Amino acid sequence: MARAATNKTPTRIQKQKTKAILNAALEVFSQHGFRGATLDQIADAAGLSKPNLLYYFESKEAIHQMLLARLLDTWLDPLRQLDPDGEPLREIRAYMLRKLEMSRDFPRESRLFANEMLQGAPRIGGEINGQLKALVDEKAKVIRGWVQSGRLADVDPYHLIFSIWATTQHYADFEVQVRGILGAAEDGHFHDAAHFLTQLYASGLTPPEGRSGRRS
Amino acid sequence: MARAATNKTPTRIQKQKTKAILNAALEVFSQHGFRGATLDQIADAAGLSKPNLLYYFESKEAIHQMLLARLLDTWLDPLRQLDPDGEPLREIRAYMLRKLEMSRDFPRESRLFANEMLQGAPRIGGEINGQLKALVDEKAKVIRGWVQSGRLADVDPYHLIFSIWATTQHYADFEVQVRGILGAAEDGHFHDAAHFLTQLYASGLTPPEGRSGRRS
DNA sequence: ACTCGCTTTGACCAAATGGTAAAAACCACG
DNA sequence: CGTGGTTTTTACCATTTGGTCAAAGCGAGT
Repeated sequence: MARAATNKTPTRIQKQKTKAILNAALEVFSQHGFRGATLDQIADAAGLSKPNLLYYFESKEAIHQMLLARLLDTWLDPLRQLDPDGEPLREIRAYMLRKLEMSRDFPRESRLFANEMLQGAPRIGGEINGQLKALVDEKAKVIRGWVQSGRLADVDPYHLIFSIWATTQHYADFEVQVRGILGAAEDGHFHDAAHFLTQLYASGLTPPEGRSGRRS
Repeated sequence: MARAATNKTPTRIQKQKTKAILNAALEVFSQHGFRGATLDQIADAAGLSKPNLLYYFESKEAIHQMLLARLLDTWLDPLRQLDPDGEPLREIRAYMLRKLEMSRDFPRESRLFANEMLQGAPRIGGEINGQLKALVDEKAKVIRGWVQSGRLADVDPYHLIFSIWATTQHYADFEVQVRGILGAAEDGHFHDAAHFLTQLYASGLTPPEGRSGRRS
């Protein structure tokens, strides 16, 4: 057969190599953006020759698209887990902490996403107005419900979500700056960040006493 | 003379053209990053030919560096204005709002900076550990002083500053995403953002009643 | 009108880059 | 061991890109 992608049952080698390629590509794309990354860089990082790389993927675009497609799913997962039946403050705090963990554990994914956004989302724009918007709309409604039932301070759900994205992803996307200022070589600052953000949102989202919230 | 840059008293034309070039370069660099931007794009956007562009600037690097150099100054200005003798809550809120205004009025500058950070700050790293760190350290001390005198809730000054950067710059750097989700064609969401953030920080930073803070 | 220096252009280059073709090497399996 | 598909390499190619050079154009002051 002509292309590896055409095959229906991928060989052990195919799985292994495509994985290595995607990992290498993630490294390179997340640092240099799509146009800034070169196939040679990716091939190098994956331990392959450029033509060999192109045996597994049709084009540079194809690699990038596969990365983005895989990313969006895992990226939205923390928000999906926000439970409408949970305790509002706890749910939002848990969501924020999950996102913070993702910034710590998957900084390259965060930067890949950030790069795409910075460039105006030319190859993921559709998904933004699609599933992402749908999910955010859904969860925003949930949050608005909490606000209306008095179990959460009166905040704009959308801007609340934005602020959670911003504050947590900042530690991945601006890692150099954070490290430069804190002088931290290790990931210790994530602990402090969690503490700060927990505190900020706790006081910012606690509803004023005595509305319609009842306690156990 | 060989290069325009060598001159001591720049011609009216030189001023005008370099300005046009920097503006065009800001547009292109902020969207595609350093490697992703091409001289042709910049020359096009500036209404010049590529060789003509290179008559005013030695190289692509030179343009980029000039942009970054100019940027850092204006970028740090809002933080410089944070007054140690002012009222803590008001000062921090004012700082946050100034940063938010900058995201609204200078989104390209914000994205240029973000791009540089994402790439690991290869050509501005020195300044990060230099004047930026120095200024942040200074203002962090001020904030810590406010905390210790009980006029501010007990928060980590560094992470507070990070959160302000993150939440405000988010509206410039992730503009596509924000617009996509809010469906906003205009800048109206900045007003809502200001409201939300003001509220968040107001409640998050107000010290608990009755410590050592005295009121007028 | 005529300089002289500033500005602009057109032709060009070497290196890098995304991608291809075909042959060679490899590998599992009957 | 041989054979058929899979994988890898070697040699290319066209285009793009950052940058150069010398010649031509232009404009203010004499």
